[in-house]
Amino acid sequence: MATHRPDPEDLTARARIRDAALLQFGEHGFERATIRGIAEAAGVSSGLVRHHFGSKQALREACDEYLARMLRRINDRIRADVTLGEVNYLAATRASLGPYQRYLARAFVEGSAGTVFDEMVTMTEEWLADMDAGRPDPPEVPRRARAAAVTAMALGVGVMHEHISRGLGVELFTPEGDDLLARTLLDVYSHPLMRLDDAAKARAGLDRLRDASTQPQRGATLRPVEEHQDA
Amino acid sequence: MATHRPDPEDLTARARIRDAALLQFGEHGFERATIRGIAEAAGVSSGLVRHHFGSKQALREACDEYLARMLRRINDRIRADVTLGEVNYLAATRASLGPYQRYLARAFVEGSAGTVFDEMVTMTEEWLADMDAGRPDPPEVPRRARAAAVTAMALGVGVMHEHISRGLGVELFTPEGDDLLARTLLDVYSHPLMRLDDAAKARAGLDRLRDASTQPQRGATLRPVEEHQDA
DNA sequence: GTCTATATAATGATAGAC
DNA sequence: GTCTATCATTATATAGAC
Repeated sequence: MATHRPDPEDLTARARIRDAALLQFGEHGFERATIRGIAEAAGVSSGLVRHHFGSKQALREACDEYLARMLRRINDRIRADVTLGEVNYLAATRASLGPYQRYLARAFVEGSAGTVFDEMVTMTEEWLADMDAGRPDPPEVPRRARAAAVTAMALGVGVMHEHISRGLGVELFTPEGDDLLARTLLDVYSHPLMRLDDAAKARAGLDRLRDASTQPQRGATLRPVEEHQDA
Repeated sequence: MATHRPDPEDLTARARIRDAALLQFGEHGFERATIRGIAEAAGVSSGLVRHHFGSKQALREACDEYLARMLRRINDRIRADVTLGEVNYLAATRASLGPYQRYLARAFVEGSAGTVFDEMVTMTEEWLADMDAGRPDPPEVPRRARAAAVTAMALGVGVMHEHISRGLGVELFTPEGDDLLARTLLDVYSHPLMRLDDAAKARAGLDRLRDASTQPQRGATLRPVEEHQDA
């Protein structure tokens, strides 16, 4: 498996700019990152960025497309590789995305990079299909919907890495941090977070709520437990 | 349970500004939101914003603190209310946070509002303690770490609502969308995402990796499945 | 407490030379 | 393909009147 990633030096200027943009957008966010900063990081002038990509927004879209293509290739690879397939799609994907995780995290939050997200949902769907096979109760919710939720949940961990690091007591994106996180996720993934009967109880509550909302509604909706405070 | 939320009209200018900031930051993000826009939304001048909060950053911090206080009150309330406690902390919290969810989502991603996050982790921890009681295998990972991960996962759903909506086929933050999402989460929470033996297998792999990294390292780390492509 | 007006700095976009 | 120089916009921060 020849994983050959060329030196940054060997990339075309266009590729270097895209790469720098991925990193800068990831580090500072889209708004705060500047074209000048990206140009400097790529070792080119700001004018050249404009020449290649036209506008900041277009540059972002080029980044999205690049990652979408990359992820599709990764997924095909994982699908082909039987030894990986069963264990943990997400972990392998995360590792493959490498330094671009932060870009994706921010992109997802801002609602962009939809293609990448959907590609991940599809992979998760295949994963869930496998789990659904050995399930006693039939799911009452479409698999795609569950896959979307699970994907967002899995990504949430990377998105909020600062806070997770604090919770783990170890900095993420370091060997120790990644190891602890992996073990944590393994434990979390392999155990339910809620008892089946509690879920049923909650579902019954949801049913009552839905029925009530069909009636001549009397404000019987899920009220906040909150009370006002002045700052 | 007297949930009295005063009319926006009744709030002091300072409170109105904070409230508008919460909404604007949530809608457009911290960078893109402008002091002028916030001032306009609050029905005051931009100068008054400065007078009360000093700077944009300080305004953000005031928002964070406000939500932290609010959440602490909510949690105390939930802890006191037995009927809520068992079923679903997160759902109740989400409902209580109401229109500020989007602010929090963005804040978390940018690494701020740490106090709020930590407060949520503590609540999740109590929840996990309850679940751990009826567990066959002892957890090998500190509860706090698992609680942090679970919190991030739960929040991930709200953070990536645009993409989730696409996956569900229904727009979120609408009655139908919220209902479907709630049922989806109930299903996901009440079932493991991974088989215990698969988790054990993966953990064994992690062990090998960790042992290997103690040795005179020969690049035997978790390699990406990726290969270079030029854009 | 509240407003208007201004200073200052940064940025995205653009034009044109090499 | 690549760079330098400049424009136009916009937003924060500030000062000072009422």
